[in-house]
Amino acid sequence: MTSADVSDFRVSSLRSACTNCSLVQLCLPVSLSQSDVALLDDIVQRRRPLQRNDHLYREGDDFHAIYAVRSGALKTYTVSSGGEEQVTGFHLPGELVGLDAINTWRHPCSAEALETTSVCELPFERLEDLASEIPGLQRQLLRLMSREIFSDQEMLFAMARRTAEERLAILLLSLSDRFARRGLSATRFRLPMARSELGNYLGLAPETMSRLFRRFRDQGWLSAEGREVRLTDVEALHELAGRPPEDAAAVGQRDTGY
Amino acid sequence: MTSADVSDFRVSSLRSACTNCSLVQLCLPVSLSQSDVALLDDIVQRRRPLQRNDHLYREGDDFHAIYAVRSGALKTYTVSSGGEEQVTGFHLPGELVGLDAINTWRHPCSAEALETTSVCELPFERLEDLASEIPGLQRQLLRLMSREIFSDQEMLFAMARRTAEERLAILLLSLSDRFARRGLSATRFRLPMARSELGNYLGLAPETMSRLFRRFRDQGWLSAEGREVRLTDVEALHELAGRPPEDAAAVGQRDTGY
DNA sequence: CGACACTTTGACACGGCTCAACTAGTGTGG
DNA sequence: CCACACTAGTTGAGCCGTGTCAAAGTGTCG
Repeated sequence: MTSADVSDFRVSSLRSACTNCSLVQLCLPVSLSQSDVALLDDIVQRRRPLQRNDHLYREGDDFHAIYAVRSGALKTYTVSSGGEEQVTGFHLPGELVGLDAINTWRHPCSAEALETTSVCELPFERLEDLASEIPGLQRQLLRLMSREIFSDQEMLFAMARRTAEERLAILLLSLSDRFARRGLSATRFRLPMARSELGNYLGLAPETMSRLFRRFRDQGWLSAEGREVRLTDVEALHELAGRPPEDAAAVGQRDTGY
Repeated sequence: MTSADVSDFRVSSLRSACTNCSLVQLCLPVSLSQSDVALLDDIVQRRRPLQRNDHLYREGDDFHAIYAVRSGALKTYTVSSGGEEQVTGFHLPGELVGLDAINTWRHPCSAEALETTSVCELPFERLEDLASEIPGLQRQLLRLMSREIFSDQEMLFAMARRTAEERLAILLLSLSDRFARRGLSATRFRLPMARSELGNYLGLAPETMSRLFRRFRDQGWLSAEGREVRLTDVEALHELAGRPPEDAAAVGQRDTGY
């Protein structure tokens, strides 16, 4: 056994082994060579899992790292001056959080675990340094941030112009996509968040959410008990999500981006 | 005259001379040394000015550069499958556009001049290369994208939870800020966009915009004729923008980010 | 001057919010 | 082990803010 082997062994319990992580192609997709990923490995830190309602960071905290969700789920939210909570996003395994803090070096929102959740911590300064050395990594970072911008704008469009029904359809399809990308079922999944949190995110009252779910069930588009959801008519949901209301005759569908 | 001087002179007509541009601290704020800016200079290309309604790029175009607005104003927008236009942003001098295209190497939205507008073109691949060499530039890029993410999320919040009045107040204050940052008046400015475009951006019908402006005028919060606007009670607008409706007693105010 | 796009105003309809009451889980302490 | 509280979800009634439609007014540019 060489000394390199020993050192590798010693460190491996501390680091997250991106090399073996099935999510690496989600959180930092493609384009990194084996050896580049190994370099990344060295700066990634694991943290002990968060329990439900634990915070990964809070609004106003100093920013020093971005995080990749390994398992579980997070929500990010801000609190308005009135104490009212606004959910700004849900984050599933393979997705990054904290990108919005780079600008000010302070987290502009809080991140809270919706269930038992483990994350990888990527210390930002070291990530930056590494990105300077590995062009592919720099590019990935920029791409991911670009994607975030794009999907926020899609969402913005949805909030501005879509009815409650359409918003729910869009969200369900987005979740479906994101589950599928991890190799899970696109039609049966368990929502990690409460109805009221979904509603909050979509800008809808919890009562409206409840009525929507019933309407969707009555239409045969899904069956749901509690957080367990089964999409039974994905096509109909795409219909709803894909086109603005006054446009029911048109063809074509949009992807939710994420 | 040294040969360096000659060369400088020769090139200067082709390049945009970031060094002398009063906007450089806006479009790529601080942290770049004189010599770094000079390197940036070398990759920046000027283009001849766009006339009103000219497109800088169109949805679906191949992406090869991001752009900094030098003068004038742009709007970005997407067209839904029904042919309906959705404005996704307004872009004033010192602001960047095209960041949302990095992910897919295609522009997900169109960019159109609202008035005679000149821009600097920053070829993205060369910018990436340069960013690898100049850590400060890489950091700036990431910061700017982070800021974009943050402000999109703020906007999202606004669309989800704010009334029409509040949205208009937020937008007016945002514009006021952005004009002020360029050294223009924060209280008197000319809107580069039509009312209906403002409304489109805010997710409001043009008729609603019209009624809002009248209401704001009746309240003495502003005076406006055509696109010429004068904010006469900024405090009241902050009141509106800064806190959700049910919260009129609370103190504190939020910044619109941009 | 005429054409055309933008803005304003009014009347009306309706989606989604609010308020309120009830139900179903879920955990807690006596 | 049950009573109680507490939270999340459901359902109904009524209201209000905005969208929609229609039509008239106002620039503005060729």
